[in-house]
Amino acid sequence: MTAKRRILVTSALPYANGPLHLGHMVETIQTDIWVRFQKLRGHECMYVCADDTHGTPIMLRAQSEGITPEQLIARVALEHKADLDAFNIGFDNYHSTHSEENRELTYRAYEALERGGHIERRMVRQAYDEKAEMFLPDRFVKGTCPRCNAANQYGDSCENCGATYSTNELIDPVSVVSGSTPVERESEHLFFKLANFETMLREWTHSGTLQQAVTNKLEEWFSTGLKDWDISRDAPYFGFEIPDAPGKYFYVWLDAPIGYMASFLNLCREHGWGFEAWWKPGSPTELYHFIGKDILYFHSLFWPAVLHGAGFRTPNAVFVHGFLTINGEKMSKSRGTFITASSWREHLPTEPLRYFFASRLGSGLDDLDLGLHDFVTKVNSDIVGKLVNIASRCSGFLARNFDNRLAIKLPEPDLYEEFLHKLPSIAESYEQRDYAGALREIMALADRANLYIDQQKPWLLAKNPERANEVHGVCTQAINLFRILIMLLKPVLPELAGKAEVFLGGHELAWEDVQRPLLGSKVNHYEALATRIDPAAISALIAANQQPQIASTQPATVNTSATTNAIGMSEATIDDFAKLDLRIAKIINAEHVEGTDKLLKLTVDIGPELGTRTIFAGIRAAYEPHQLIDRLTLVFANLTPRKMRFGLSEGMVLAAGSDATDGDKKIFILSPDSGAIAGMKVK
RNA sequence: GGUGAAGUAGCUCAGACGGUUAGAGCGAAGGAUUCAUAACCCUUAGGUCGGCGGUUCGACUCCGCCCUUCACCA
Repeated sequence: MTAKRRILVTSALPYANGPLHLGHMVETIQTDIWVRFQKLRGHECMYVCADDTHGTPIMLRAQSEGITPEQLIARVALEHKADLDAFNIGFDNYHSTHSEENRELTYRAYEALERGGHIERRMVRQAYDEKAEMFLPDRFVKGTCPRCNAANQYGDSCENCGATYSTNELIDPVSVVSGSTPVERESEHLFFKLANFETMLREWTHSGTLQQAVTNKLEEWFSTGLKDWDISRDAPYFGFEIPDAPGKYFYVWLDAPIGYMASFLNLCREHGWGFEAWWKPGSPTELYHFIGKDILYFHSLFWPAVLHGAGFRTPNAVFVHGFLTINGEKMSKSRGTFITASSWREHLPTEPLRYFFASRLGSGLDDLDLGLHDFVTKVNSDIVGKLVNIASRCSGFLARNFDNRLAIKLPEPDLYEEFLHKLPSIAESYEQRDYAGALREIMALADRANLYIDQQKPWLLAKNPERANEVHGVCTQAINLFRILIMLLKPVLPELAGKAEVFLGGHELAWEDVQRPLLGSKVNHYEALATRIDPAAISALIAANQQPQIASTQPATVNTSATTNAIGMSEATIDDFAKLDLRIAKIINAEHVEGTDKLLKLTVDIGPELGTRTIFAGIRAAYEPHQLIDRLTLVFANLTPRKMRFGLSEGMVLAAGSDATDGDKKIFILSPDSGAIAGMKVK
């Protein structure tokens, strides 16, 4: 065990003018996994975050809702916190930038910067909305691009041609706030002289563990020269008023990162911990910020410079990740892939998403794609099919034959050792934020454990009472391998791991605990640790996030790719329908199937052309065999036959049913009107 | 436009400090099995490693150019 580290970690502060979406969750999940990993290894690791609450957008949003900014951010904070909790983001503290701690630290930093000669005042000309009586940020002026004449472009740059310009160059500018034409006004602003810190920043850039791509980007910025940064805004503005400049407020991006410190200060005060020791220059504690690549400039230049200039320590590193795409494309409201965190948790469990993101996250800045189809197969296969399966397939033997007690020694200690030998490299992958690599190794071990069980065949051994010891040994071995896997996956799957710990006897697993196997003790009654994801839930999720398309003036074009209707189901053409061979069928026999309480085995007659078929139908909960015999119904006859453990199912009986999950399933098989006979085609 | 990143099996990605038959997972196909949540296990997949040149005894791996995609531009 290495020396105990003291680590402070943050993820970017979510902006308080709207709900969290899955892009936010990539970041908090990435951060949370890293933090949980550090804690699992026994380090002192604090994870703090906060809502970012200041700025013009929040002020205007509150105005439009007819509430105060304070009311708006209080409500959003509750929403954010509920989402973050649902995804098991284990903050040590979640605070707000609109807090006394933040005001205190922002003033302290500002005063230090001013004393150090890093603040300069000068007049700027800026767009002013006379109707709304406010200065307008660039994003709140729209007009025609002076370069390419594209209409409806923002005041700072053109999305069409990529040109950047200043707001007064815009043709026919309009204030987004009031619709009036902005005028130019002069105002005194405060500037942070970033260039004063070039030497320090260059040193910082090369001192730590910045990702290569980040270093490249910084070099680019250095080479074009560091510009002063306007840190003030005129009233009206929601934020902190500048102490020696009445009517001026700190720009939200000054006090936002200080919000990291404020959240930690809030935590320290609650617990009576020393704040300064973590933030003084040269502190032996470690500081890391997880951010998206869109805010790299703020975190890698302004922020270290502000910290340094204000007499605080600088971060050890910023860890930058890419963006989230869904089904290979940018998140889109019209496609239903702008998925909010809250709608995800309404439709789907959150841990599988943690797992999926982890399986795709490396240490680089690459974008990460959430392919929803991949998500379902990956998660079902890895978590249920592989991981949980190990415990599931052994627990029965332990319960039936050994009173849930584990054997007192492992039959294959070498295999156990083999697992332990993998721990250091898995730890290194986690440490480097290469979760995809870590999970690859962990899942390879899960395969190894399943293979072991398969080779030992406890189900065969169990038939011979004299070989009970061997069965016991195999299960004990497998459960112990499972225990290692659970420990390794705790950072990613805290909830599943918690349930597994209960099954294993109730002790919380730390990294070192698996050095010794669990022997001779009792395990608890096994309960399903995870359930498969139903692809239908994905469709429902997409539908729920779909915003109505603006009616198109173009007639709908014929399109071979799947389209989606209002409730999120794929549309199908008449040609698609023609692929289905639907037939009237007569049920000539129905019987229970040994070993299942879901299925009935049906023999159906679908006419002279196709003859009789065997179909297994999951309708036992609703029908007794005698109720079905001699009935007519509808059968999907050219469904690909499916091999089941009870035999081959050669079709599907059509039935209507609710998706009730309370076990009381209502199922109704379909019947034709009288006159129809077996074999008729449905069209 | 500038800059950066990336283009490897159907999909998502590893890897390759230049050197025998380029890997994994998922999907798909075949087989075995029946302990396990219609779960598991085994085998198979023949991809000119974006294109064209160059360096080299030898390049997917180095260099140049081109194409495509994505991102950033305070």
